[in-house]
Amino acid sequence: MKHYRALEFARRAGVTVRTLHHYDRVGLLRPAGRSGTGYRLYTDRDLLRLEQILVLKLIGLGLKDIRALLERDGRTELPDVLARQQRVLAIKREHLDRTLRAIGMARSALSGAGQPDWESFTTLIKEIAMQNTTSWQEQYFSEEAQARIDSRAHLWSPELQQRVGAEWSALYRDVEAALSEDPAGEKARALAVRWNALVSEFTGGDPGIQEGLNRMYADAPNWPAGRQAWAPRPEVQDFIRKALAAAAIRPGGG
Amino acid sequence: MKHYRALEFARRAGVTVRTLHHYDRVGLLRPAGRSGTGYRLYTDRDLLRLEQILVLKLIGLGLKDIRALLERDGRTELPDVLARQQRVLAIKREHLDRTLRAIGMARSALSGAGQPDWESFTTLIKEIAMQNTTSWQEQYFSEEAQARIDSRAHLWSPELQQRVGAEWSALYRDVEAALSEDPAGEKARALAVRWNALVSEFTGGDPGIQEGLNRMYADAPNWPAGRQAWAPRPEVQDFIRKALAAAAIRPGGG
DNA sequence: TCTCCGCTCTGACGCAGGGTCAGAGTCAAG
DNA sequence: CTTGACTCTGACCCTGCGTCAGAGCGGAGA
Repeated sequence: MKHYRALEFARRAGVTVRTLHHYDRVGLLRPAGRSGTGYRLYTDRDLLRLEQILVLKLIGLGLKDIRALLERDGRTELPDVLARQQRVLAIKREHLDRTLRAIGMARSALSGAGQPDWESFTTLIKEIAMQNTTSWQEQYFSEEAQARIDSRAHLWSPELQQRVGAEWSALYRDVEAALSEDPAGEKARALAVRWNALVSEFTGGDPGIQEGLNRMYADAPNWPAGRQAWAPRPEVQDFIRKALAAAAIRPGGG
Repeated sequence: MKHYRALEFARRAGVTVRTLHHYDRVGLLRPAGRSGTGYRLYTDRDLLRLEQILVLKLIGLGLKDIRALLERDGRTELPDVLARQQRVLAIKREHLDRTLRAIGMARSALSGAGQPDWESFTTLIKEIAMQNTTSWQEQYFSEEAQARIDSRAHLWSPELQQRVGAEWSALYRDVEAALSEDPAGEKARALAVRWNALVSEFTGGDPGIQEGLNRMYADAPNWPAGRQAWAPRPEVQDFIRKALAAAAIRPGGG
């Protein structure tokens, strides 16, 4: 049986020598033997065991649990262990998802409002990250529409989210600046077209989603505190509704 | 200005007194003052700051970074910070997703194969969790089909995944046991119906996805090593194809 | 006034999973 | 024999607190 010394063995397994020391110390992986001068000597069987360890670590188990599992050669327990880890990780992912959505919304809100103020930022993040993110808006959408929104969710990469958020901010600013213009004029028409394009980015052209959006934005004054940063000013909403009507485009929320 | 002592202040913010001590020590949140006898005295301004701290911690920043950010009153840096955190968290979520998928597949594989052996388990998890999970199967599906698969991905909760995996295992066993029967017989028809139901669970009835599945399972011998545990035995595939044909159901992969 | 309970302080150790020295010994090639 | 690449052990460091331990305060009841 060929023996490997620490560095070679570590490189084979893709870990550091320090890791081997650590695993030895905690009794997770003791080398097959020692040389006369105290050098650790590993074999291929050790490599197999180390690979098992690393895989179990990969799926999020702690070293202690791994040790216990391997010591009992826990092949029969493996299914249960996997089930538990799956639940644990699923919960983690939900947290992560919420946090990511919160950051996305915060970025959009920030990119619009020149100097960000901490207060609205904290309330926004807290509201979104702590609790149910999407549930409050479910009241506005039919079940099928909500399902179609969910199925489009994976399309919203952080980059796209950011780009669209920035475009919304720019559009809001431009509309603000055009409030004194004629809602049926040429400038207003251009704004309405941009508006409609951005709305379509979210609806994907789905009329059910569009309808829900309309309901939702009509109810903007009643949104939870954390979302008020997203509510467009009534003047803006009025203007764009008129502009959309004049341009013969069905109105979209915003 | 009203003053709070440690416990009351901590309760207001939803943290422990120890946390306050810690934040004081690392210079993240020093109380507005001290009583004559050394008691920490916090004010409402401290509460605001603590809320900012907690929100920044929520999105994954370290205490050191938070301190630096708040010390410079980094309102202007906030957008950059958020962008960075978003990327960091997005990467984390990808890891998590891969790991969850890997666990799901491992559970299914395990629930079929009586005594699990470590070797196929480790190769499976490594293959899936370390690298591109879905890319190898993209070759079998058209772009639209792949897009529809992605859009159905959110439907696959861990629970559903597990249930369907278990049903597949049971079905495989039953088919194995029925290999000597007539593929056109009544028993075979029942199996074909079950098979088709499970396939539909994945395809959602989409013929494009179905077509890709057929291509994919026809190529099973060429799947990467980590997926071989998923390949049905040729006899099983043969039997079920005949049974599906006899039952006048279009064949589904598996 | 004494006592008692509940609060507060500081200091110190522990946790997971190693990273990163420091100081000393070993191995093999030139 | 030297030199450079490894190896060993022991020890401290990191994060973000939890968890004592020992000692001091503050206010209410007896």
